Amino acid sequence: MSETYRYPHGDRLLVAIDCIIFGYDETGLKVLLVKRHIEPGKGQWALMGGLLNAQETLDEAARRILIILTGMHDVYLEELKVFSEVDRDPVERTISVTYFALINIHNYEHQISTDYEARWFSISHLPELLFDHAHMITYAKNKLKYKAALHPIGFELLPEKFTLTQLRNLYDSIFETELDKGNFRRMILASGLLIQLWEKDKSASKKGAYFYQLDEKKYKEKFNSFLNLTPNSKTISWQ
Amino acid sequence: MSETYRYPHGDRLLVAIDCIIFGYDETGLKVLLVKRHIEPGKGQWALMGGLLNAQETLDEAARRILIILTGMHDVYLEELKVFSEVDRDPVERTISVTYFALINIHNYEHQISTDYEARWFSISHLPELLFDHAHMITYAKNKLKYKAALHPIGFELLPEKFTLTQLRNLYDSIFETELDKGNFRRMILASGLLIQLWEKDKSASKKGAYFYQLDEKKYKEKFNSFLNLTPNSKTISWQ
DNA sequence: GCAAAAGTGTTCCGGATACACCCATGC
DNA sequence: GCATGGGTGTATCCGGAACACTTTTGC
Repeated sequence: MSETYRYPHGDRLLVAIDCIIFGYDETGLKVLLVKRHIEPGKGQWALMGGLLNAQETLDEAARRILIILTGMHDVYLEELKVFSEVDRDPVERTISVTYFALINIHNYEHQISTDYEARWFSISHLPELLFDHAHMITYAKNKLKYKAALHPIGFELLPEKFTLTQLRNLYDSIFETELDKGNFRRMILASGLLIQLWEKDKSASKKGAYFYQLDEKKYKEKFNSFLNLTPNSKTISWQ
Repeated sequence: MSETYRYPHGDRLLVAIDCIIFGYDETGLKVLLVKRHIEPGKGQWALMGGLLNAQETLDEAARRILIILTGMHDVYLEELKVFSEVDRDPVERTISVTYFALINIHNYEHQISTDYEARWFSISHLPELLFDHAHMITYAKNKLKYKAALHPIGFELLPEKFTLTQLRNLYDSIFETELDKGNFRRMILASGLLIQLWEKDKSASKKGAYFYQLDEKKYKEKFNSFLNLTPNSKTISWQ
């Protein structure tokens, strides 16, 4: 309900979007951060963000911001939470709507825009961050863990073709566990989400491991149902 | 990241909060709506809402709004989603941060404030609603279903003392199923969340059914873990 | 042949499900 | 005694979990 209402003179309220962009490679989960070139907080590492424009929705704004930094269009993007502590931005009252994004790190090309100095950081070795951005990342990491336990979200972080060992390593990173090889294999194949290719990855072993890819149809069908995608889901918790 | 930025002259951006307030009685799930006394949309039913004040967080604003309408303080409240379609409010650009609240309908007292004309509506027979409020309710209903399947959230809708049949009926309403009496009983007792009282409810049967209450300690401990709280959770989906 | 990763088999156990059955009581 | 909801028992089935085993191939 919008009532007639004005913020006190001088109390502008800004609405920002910040994106927690996750990527994954053999060495683990990563977050993409940018170096801030303006005050306040100049020189600090921060999440990529921007302000909401008058003629766009928040989803559109988040996508716009993501494209500016990565040039990537078909990216998994989901609203996370609004951060609205009164003093979170020391200069102006700004609330920030956070989104988390999952991208295939290998499709990411550096220097899409020279306006931003961007770098991938391992999730376990983050630098000091702007404002409440560290909280945002922690929150996003938990949400990823939670959601990945129930929905086939992990694939968004991998290339088109991947081996089951790569997939399992990814899940190990997300859940911070060591999943059983055989059980993981059976579980994930039983889900019916994967199509086996007749091509092998020989880089990691002599025998070679078959590549798999997502069955897009099944993926869309099953995305919103509960899928028990991890053992000991009982131990996963939220917030 | 806040950059130096101004909305075009005349393009004020307002931040509103709208609360989807759920209640439950023997006849099913209910939502609390208020009749709007101001334009735009005067005379229409709407979610209870308000604007974000300069010196409060969104959580605080949501709680403030809930207290204005219901007078209730200890209420389950959770951020749901931000609605930001450009034209959702025909007069001013307003984004709305929605919260869903679960209250014990029997503690709700009418006429806390005579400023609002409030009424409970059955979730399945809603009137025409302001702006995008119908979408908000649909979204909230799904979220409730989703969350209640995994976390012991349902109790928030019941009185302190309740029988297992009452609890089962509540879950039947939420999930739109008919749960098996015996299995539900075992499942819910096995969760360890309930304490049996030595008092019986004789209103529904001659034999009488024991009242139970939440074990607050266990409840807090287990709230964030995955608890399979419903059969056929496989069939629950999201969005 | 051996190491190393891929992939398979097998056993065990507990929980979900279906459904039949007793229990207590007011009329 | 009988109808009504409360509450218990139990056989079955399936999937998770642990872990041992076989396969393939480069060196």
